[in-house]
Amino acid sequence: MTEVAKKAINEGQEELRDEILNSALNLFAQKGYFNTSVEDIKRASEVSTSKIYRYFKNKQAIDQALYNDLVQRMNDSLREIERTNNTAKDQIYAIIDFLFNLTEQAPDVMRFLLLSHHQEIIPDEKAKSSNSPFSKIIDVIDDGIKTGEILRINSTLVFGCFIGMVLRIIQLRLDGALEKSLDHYFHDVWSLVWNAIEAK
Amino acid sequence: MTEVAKKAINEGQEELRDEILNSALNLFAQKGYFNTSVEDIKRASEVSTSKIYRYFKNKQAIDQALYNDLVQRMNDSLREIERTNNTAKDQIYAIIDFLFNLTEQAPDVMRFLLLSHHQEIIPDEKAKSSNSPFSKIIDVIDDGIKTGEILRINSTLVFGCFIGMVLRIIQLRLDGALEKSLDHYFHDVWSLVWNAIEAK
DNA sequence: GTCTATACGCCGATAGAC
DNA sequence: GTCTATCGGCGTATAGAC
Repeated sequence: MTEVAKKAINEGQEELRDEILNSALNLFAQKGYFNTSVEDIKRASEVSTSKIYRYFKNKQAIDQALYNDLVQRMNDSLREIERTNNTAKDQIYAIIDFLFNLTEQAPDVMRFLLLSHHQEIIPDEKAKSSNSPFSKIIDVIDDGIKTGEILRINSTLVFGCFIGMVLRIIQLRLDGALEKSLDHYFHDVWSLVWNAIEAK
Repeated sequence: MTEVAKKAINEGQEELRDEILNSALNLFAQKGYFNTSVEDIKRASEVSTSKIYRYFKNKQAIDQALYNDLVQRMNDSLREIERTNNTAKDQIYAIIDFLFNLTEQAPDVMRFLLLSHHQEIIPDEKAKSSNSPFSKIIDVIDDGIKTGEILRINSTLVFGCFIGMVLRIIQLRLDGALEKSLDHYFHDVWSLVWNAIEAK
């Protein structure tokens, strides 16, 4: 078999896996993990049961793969933001911008990440917020404290306040409590956030 | 039957109901709604299946009753705080204090309220954040904006930032990311919050 | 009114044909 | 490798005895 043919097959398989994950993402985000049956995923993805179980050991594994993939992508994006912005102020600005855009572009991704029942769904895994999708942000805070840009307070506390504000706004948007798209609120949220944590 | 006897029976029934709800609260908070069976509730509450189904139409009704009761109590407490404090600053201070204390005194109550899958669990009910346990707080914010104590910004936004900060800190505490009890962090959180929303 | 035993449906997972 | 039919188990809810 040629390399090209192999690659084509791998791509086909990857594609299938992605279709499963994509359908699962939408369903989990909309109806929740426990209200979604494998049958639902089969219908939505148009992938047969047997193929689904070929790619994933069980339903839990689908959730886990989805979660891991998204955390991975989130970490990559955050790392990139950290790399391309020098000051903590710029980094935090860029993070809010990124998360707001993601919410508008891919609301189901945000919904899925926010639910994060992943303790409930995967009882073995510890619920530690440390492997949360957003834990990378604490590095940004830490650095900002070191350079004197951010208030010299327990960094977990500052992190919590920052991410709490941003995610709650996102939640309100996803729930329909904020009618305009998030970029309309960006300026105000940014000033609230920076007011809170900036070193005076 | 005397009034006294009637009352005794009612109290007995109330007590039973409370035991069911209390056990359900702990289980839902610890393992989640979907990982808790009615059998679990029976064992934990030591109330027979038939009695459970006498008090509640089904499992969902238990969750709903629990949620409604707690929202009710939360609203009462918030109203009381609003009544006994004059300025928005004092009110918000008291709210944080109250929520932090509740978290330490009754962590499962907070856990239950924070999970609030209640959209997922009760698909009929709309997910509107408006009937959230904390929606009463928006009145406090509104008043504070009117009196000029709080930044003149979209009150939903200010509300979101405020409650987002506080609840995320509570979450971190419940997840074990903050090791000391919340009153150790009160002062810092308070200054972060007030920095954010105070009219300059 | 209260108990226990059980019916019933649903869903995750697999067996067995092709 | 893929499909479909089906199994086994669990968990909600109830029926029927007392």
